[in-house]
Amino acid sequence: MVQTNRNKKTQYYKAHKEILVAIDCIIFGFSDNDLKVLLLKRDFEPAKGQISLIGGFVRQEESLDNAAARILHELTGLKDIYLEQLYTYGSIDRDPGERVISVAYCALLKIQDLDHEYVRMHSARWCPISDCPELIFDHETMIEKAIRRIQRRAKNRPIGFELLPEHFTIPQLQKLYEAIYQRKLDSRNFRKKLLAMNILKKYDKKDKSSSKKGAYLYSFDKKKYNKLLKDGFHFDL
Amino acid sequence: MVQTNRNKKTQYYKAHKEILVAIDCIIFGFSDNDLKVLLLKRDFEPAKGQISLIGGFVRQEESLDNAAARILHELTGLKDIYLEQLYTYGSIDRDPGERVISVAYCALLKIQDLDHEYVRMHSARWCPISDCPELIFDHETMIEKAIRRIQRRAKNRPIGFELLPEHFTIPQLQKLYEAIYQRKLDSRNFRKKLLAMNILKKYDKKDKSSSKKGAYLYSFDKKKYNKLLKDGFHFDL
DNA sequence: CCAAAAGTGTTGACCGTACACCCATGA
DNA sequence: TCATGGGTGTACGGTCAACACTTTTGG
Repeated sequence: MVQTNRNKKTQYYKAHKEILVAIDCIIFGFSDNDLKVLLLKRDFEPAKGQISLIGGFVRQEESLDNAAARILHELTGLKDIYLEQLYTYGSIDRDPGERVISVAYCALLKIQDLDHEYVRMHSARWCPISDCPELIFDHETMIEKAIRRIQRRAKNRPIGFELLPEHFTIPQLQKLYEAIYQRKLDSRNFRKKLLAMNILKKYDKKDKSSSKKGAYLYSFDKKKYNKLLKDGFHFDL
Repeated sequence: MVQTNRNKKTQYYKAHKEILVAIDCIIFGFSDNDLKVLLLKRDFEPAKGQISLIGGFVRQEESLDNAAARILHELTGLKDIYLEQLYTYGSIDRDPGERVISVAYCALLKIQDLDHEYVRMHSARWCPISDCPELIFDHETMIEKAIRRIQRRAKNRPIGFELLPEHFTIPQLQKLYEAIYQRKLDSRNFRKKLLAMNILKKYDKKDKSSSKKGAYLYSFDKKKYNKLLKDGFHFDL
């Protein structure tokens, strides 16, 4: 193993210039039958007062993944959030302040896990993906790419479980997929395919918040799910 | 539009530290019925003499995409190569020389377009993906991810056309897909699905380099292909 | 009693896969 | 003439998509 020492720079690469590296997080949540992203009002220059994604700069002593988790934690107070690197944006002029490259991450979280006051304190708010305001720099491009990513993700892993509460109903999950794909799904086919995967635990309790009849609650059986993941599976709709 | 000035730094972000940003290119080619990557022997410290991907540092005045194209061009002499950003690697200790984050790109090129002497001059060589030597840092991880990426890519676009000469035979194309997926394919089914896409132009000439009977040459019909791309398509095998 | 959402099966079309033989030719 | 790779068609099974009615119950 080569001996590394993070506090003392070597001279190997001294001919090369360093660049500012930022993180931007596209944070998705699901509420009111809509897929939403968390946006905030920038409180520093440049572009102060405009709307942007949650972001920050990468520090010397942290990996990209850790930086993303830290930034997410600073804003939401949450840890252990599903976080996935999306793409790195590196046009010269993307940030008018200075040359900054930005590594975009996307995150999925359960809106109800969030302390709403805490979020509002940071002047953040949830925006439906179909109705986003104008954003700074290339942040709209990032969101578009993130949406395409989770659409693909939704086929390979039941991402619904990251976005819904632990106990959820099948109609709720369907609404989520409809929000992700932005189209209506047939409830009979959806149910059939979902249950065929055999990764749900059914409960006797019903959730009556959205209908008089009430819908059965389910949760996600992690054991069965992990087994299925290894074998590889698709959940096409 | 915000006025930008790349030569004068603003003070907005002065509290933040800059980081070295590198590019590494996973360059794929196809020859002798095998998918190959272009590797070279590092001629600078650290890890001098060891085998690595083609890489370099991003300069202040170039975008990431341009940096990748430049680095590819410096080594191969080729321009306008299919190049796609793969992933950004940002562990603190990934490079023992210093803290460097690396944006990996993958490229597809026709081996026969390359000047072999030029490549050898840079002490580069093509390695079959099934038989790579040990590589520095996280470069093996990068290659693994790149392979998964082109396996997926191969389903959404006929990437064969980037890797094969302009005129090619169907058995050649099949060999390529077999190399990408690392498994045998049924020639009848392959042919059927391929021709069903209706994106090939057939020629009367035959290529007799690999059989006595000879195989018909085809080329790729860009018009039909672009039309198909818009509608979206899958080429599952 | 009625509005509103939950729950339930069947069928036809299409697609993917498996599979075997003849052809053309250079050596 | 024979060895080698090129070229061709069919049948089966599984999966996806389309489709409509009954159930429950709060208001």
